[in-house]
Amino acid sequence: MATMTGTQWLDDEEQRAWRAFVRMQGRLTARLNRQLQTDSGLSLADYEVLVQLTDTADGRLRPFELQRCLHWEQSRLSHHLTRMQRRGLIGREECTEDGRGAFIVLTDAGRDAITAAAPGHVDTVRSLFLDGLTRDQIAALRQVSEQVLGRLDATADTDD
Amino acid sequence: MATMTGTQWLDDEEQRAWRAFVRMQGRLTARLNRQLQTDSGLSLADYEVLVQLTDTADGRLRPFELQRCLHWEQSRLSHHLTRMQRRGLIGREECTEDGRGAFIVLTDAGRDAITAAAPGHVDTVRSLFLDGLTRDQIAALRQVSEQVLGRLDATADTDD
DNA sequence: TCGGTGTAGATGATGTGTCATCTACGCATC
DNA sequence: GATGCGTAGATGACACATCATCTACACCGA
Repeated sequence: MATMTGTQWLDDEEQRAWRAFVRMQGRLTARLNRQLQTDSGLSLADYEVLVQLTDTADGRLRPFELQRCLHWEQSRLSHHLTRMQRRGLIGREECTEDGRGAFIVLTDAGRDAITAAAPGHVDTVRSLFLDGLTRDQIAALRQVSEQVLGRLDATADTDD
Repeated sequence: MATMTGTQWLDDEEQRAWRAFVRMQGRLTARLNRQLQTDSGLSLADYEVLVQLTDTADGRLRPFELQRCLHWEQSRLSHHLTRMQRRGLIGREECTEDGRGAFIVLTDAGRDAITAAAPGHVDTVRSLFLDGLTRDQIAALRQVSEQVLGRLDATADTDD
């Protein structure tokens, strides 16, 4: 990523946009995290794992499937699942089709936890984020996000 | 934040926009972090601290000033500065005007580190983010970010 | 059936973020 | 000048993220 020809620095508008975005993003996720943590004892990461499991018909997923849809590092996922299992939010079951793997299953406690957490979380997303934006702004944001996601996919080496 | 009257769930467009934004944001910062780390041995957090110090005339700031402009938790800042000092990126000097405080000063090593890191970082911000967007999209993003920042400020209790 | 390569997943070390708590100084008021 | 409150900052414990590495099984071709 080194520039032989000299880096093109950000102009004023780019600078302002980029810095506003970075700060907004960081503070927003910090707030969402705090709300979830204090009101439900879940982290944003826990929440996302539970959402994926809830969206699956039988509440069972292979870790590598979770990895693909969350785009997490494998090791992060593994550690996180260990912690979630220790807290009783998920369980592990043997996978008979593939001796290497396992199934991650949503426990009753896990289902209860996300059911309890969801309303407050969605309310917070609305009040801190969506409620301040027009439909057009929301549509524009989606387009920007998807374009950037496309670039991230296009330039992904191995990971991510 | 609990809803007595029932939560208004996200409609399809809101859902798509929000999820795209969250995923984009997480993956983007992960990539930026990795680029900085592998190419310069700095984290994004290190980089931001160093930027603030570099933008100051004498390269000296009180911790609480850093806290105000970074919007970090006090404890996070304190721990981070300790680690950065251990690595020689910053130093601490006594503050004669206020016996409680200290000055954080940019060391030569710190200045070298950010000077070396900046071009690659800016290139990455461009290639993963700005280059994929039109001027209009960048302007729209800035407006959205600033509006949300306003909401975050308006609803901040103590912290953040 | 043996060896090689690829894939699923776990683990230990280390850096990072948050919470609760603690110390010490500044400052006002009695 | 003692009391009390507010602010500046550090610290220990713990959850989280990343990297390097390791095990075990799958699968394929000789």
